Parts: sequence; structure tokens; C-alpha cells
Amino acid sequence: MDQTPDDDLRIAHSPTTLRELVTEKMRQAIISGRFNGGDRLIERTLCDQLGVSRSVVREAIRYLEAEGLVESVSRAGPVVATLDWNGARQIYDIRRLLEAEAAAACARVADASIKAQLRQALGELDKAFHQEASLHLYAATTDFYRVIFTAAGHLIAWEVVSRLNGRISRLRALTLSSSNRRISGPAHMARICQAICDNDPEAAAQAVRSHLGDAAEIAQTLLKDAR
Amino acid sequence: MDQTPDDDLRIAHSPTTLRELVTEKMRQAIISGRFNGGDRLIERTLCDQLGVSRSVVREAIRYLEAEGLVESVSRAGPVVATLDWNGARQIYDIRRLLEAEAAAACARVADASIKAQLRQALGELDKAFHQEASLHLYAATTDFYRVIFTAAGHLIAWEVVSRLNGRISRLRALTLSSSNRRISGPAHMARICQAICDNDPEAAAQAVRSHLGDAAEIAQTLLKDAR
DNA sequence: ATCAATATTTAGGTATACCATAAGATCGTA
DNA sequence: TACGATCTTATGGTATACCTAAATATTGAT
Repeated sequence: MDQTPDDDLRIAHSPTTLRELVTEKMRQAIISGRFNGGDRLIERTLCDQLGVSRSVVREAIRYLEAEGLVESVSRAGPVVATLDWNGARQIYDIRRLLEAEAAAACARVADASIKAQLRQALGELDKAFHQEASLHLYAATTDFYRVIFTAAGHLIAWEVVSRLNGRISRLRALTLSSSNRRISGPAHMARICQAICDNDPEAAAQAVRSHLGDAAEIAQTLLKDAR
Repeated sequence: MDQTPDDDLRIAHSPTTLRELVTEKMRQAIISGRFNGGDRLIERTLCDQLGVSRSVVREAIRYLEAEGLVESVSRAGPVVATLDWNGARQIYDIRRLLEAEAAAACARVADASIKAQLRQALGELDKAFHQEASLHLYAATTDFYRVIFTAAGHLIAWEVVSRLNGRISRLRALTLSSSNRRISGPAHMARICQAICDNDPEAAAQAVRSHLGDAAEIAQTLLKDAR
């Protein structure tokens, strides 16, 4: 109330800086697989492609480097980070711990409003799955989890999980679509949603664990094929 | 073997870049409390103090921003991140999960060599505690956990925990020294070490949980006092 | 004396210029 | 022909210059 009372009258006035735009663009390029692991990120080339100066590109690279999406080898410049199965397995292990805990916490506090949000997210997810819209599926899955983490109040854990997800994004895109080995992805999610709507923390945690166990297994298979 | 065979003959030739040096220097300044939470980081001032150009400082800030040590508010520039109890609690929760899991995994695989490393780290920790050397204690505690995570093969989890630790560093320094409420810090560590040396995963995990529960409780008290 | 309008300063955002180094190409000699 | 030395170029590291916006101080008028 002590702030400016008419936030919605503000001029559009681009609150996002050019640097943030470029960071996001490069992050998407890496996550979406447009840049492959091991690709060199040549500054001047990126500058030309993006139409910005080196300062902007370099600062974006520094940010992505700290995120683990880019690695800078001394005197050779930055390259897109690669991930072997050992690293991917560790990330799935961490996600299992954090997501199970978040789902349990969410189940403990879930009220009608949260349950509604969750069901809606699940609906989107289902829709994307049947349309075989891979990108939409990815976003919907992310949204589903975002609802869970946010409702649980696990904001920092969500931050951590999002970061890690960026590093296994290509795997994730693959596992999401091919996830019909044991149970399809949405079926897993439905179980999680159901457990939370029943306010059953242990069942929610268990559902998450089994989903991630499946995903990790598929990822392992895919990674071994790819190499 | 396919590399240059005489690494030790190499010219000093500073393999670390100026930017990395500045990043580390600023990180230390924040972690050690020389910069307080909420302090503005004025680029040109930092340039003068560090004797480098703005490019270097800005890239370092971007890196620390991604690490969560610095926050950039739109149109006001970067400030040192602050942490309230809600954030700190979340970080302790995440640490509890990851460290308990790592300790259990370590207990499963610990052989004589790992046990020896752990005991040595514990010795250092004890020494620092009795010398009341706060900085040394901090480093020794970090080393102790590094041994555990490394032995468990949880390298990425260690990365995550280290990041998060940076964000609660001031709290951590305080809890370490004042940790003699229920059991002193080294006593907790000794229990963890013992459980791992007994190859008892569940006891190790439990010891970690009780240590962190204690630490979080102390932190909460301190944070409430400080505000 | 107070309020408002303008000038000044400060700081961040962006672009560019310069330098050093490492890898690759070219040319000369054995 | 093959090896080596030198030159070129591509690339990253570093410094600086310029612009815009916001905050603050200053000055003038009521």
C-alpha cells in the first residue's frame, strides 16, 4: 500500500533488459536441443545471430555457466555442457528426494483452490499428451510440478529442481514422449494428483518416486542407445 | 598420458582468469560477511576497489547472481541477497534430505581409505573447534561433508549443497560456533563419522538429520534475535 | 518559506576498440 | 617429400566510451 498505487497504469516500458532476453533465448536454444552438447559457443557468431554486442552475450554466458548449462574450458571458450548417464542418474536421484518431499508437503496443506489448480494442470497435460505436442507436454509437466512446489511453499527447492531440469532437458523431452513403457506419463501424474487431492502425503510421495523411477529407467535406456 | 607429460614444469602463467579471481573475491566478501545483505554493489566502486574494468566486475556479478548470492532489482542495480527465516528453513530442509542421503550412501560404500579420510577430517574439525578458530572450523566442516559427498559419488548434490550453503553462510558461521546447545558440533560430526565407519546407513542418515535439526533451530533463534 | 522546475550527477545498459594467445596455413629448406 | 619456422587469423580477455534514466541538488517564483 505504501507503493505506487497504480501499477497497472505503468507504461509497458520494457522492464526486461536486453541481457535477460538474450540469456533466455540462449537457454531455450540449449534446452530445446538447437545447440547440442559439446557445441562451442563462439561469442562473435552469437553476437551476429542475436544482433547484440559482446558484452551482452558474455554476461549471458556467465549466467548460464553458473546454471551448469554451459562450461568454459580455460583458453578454449565456452561450450554447451554435456551430460553422461552418471550425471543424469544423480539428477534423477535429487529430483526424487525433492519432488517426493514437495508432493507430501503439498498433500498436507492442499485446499480446494490448490486441488483445482492441480486438476487443471493435469487437464492441460492430458490434452498435450493426446495431441502429441511435445513442447506443450514439456511445459504442462513443468506447470504441474510448479503448482505442487509452490503450494508446498518449497520455492527454493523448485529453483533447484528447475535448474537441474535444464541440464537433463533433452533427456526429459524424450522420456516424456516415450514414457508409455510401464504407465504413461499422464497416468503417473494422475496418481500423484489423486494422492494430493486425498490429502495423503505418503501416497503422493510414493507416486512421485515411482514416476521418477520410471523416467530414470527410460532415460538410461535412451542414453545408452544414443552413445 | 596423451597430455603434456610435464605438468609441473609449466610456467606459472596464471591459468585462472582475472574474472574468476574477481568472482571468488566477491564471493568471499559476501560469504564472510564483509558485504552485508542488502548492500548495493556499485559497479564503478567495485572496479576502483578491485582495480579492474567494469566488464570483469559485471560478469562476476552475473555469475554470483545465478548463484543466488546477488539479486538484481530492475533499474536499481545489484544488491547482496538477504535471507529471511522462511528461506533459511527451506535451505536447511533441502540440506537435510541431500546430506542424509549422501551419508547413507557413503556408509554403504565406505572402505578403509574413506574411513581414514573421514577420521582425519573429523580430527581437523575437532582441532579447529578447540582453538575456537571460526574460519578454520567453517572450512573443516565443509571438508568433512565434501569427503562424504565425494565418497558417495553424489557430486551434483554436493554442488547444490555448496551453492545453498553460500546463501546461509552467515547463519552457518554463527551456528557452528554457538552449536553447543544440545550437543556440540564436533560431537554430532563424530556420531556421523562413527555410523559411517560402522557401515550403518540408517544410523548415518539419522545422525545427519539430528545435526541439521539442531543447526536449523539455532539458526532460527539467531535470525529472530537479529531482526 | 515553500514548492516546483530545471540542471547536475550518478549508475546501469550497451557497444566498440585493443591486446594476447593459440591453432592453422603457407612457404622454404633439407 | 617431409619437417619446421614464421605469418595469419580467429577467438577470448580486458578496457573504455557513450547513452539513457533516475535521483538529488539548486534555483527561482509565488
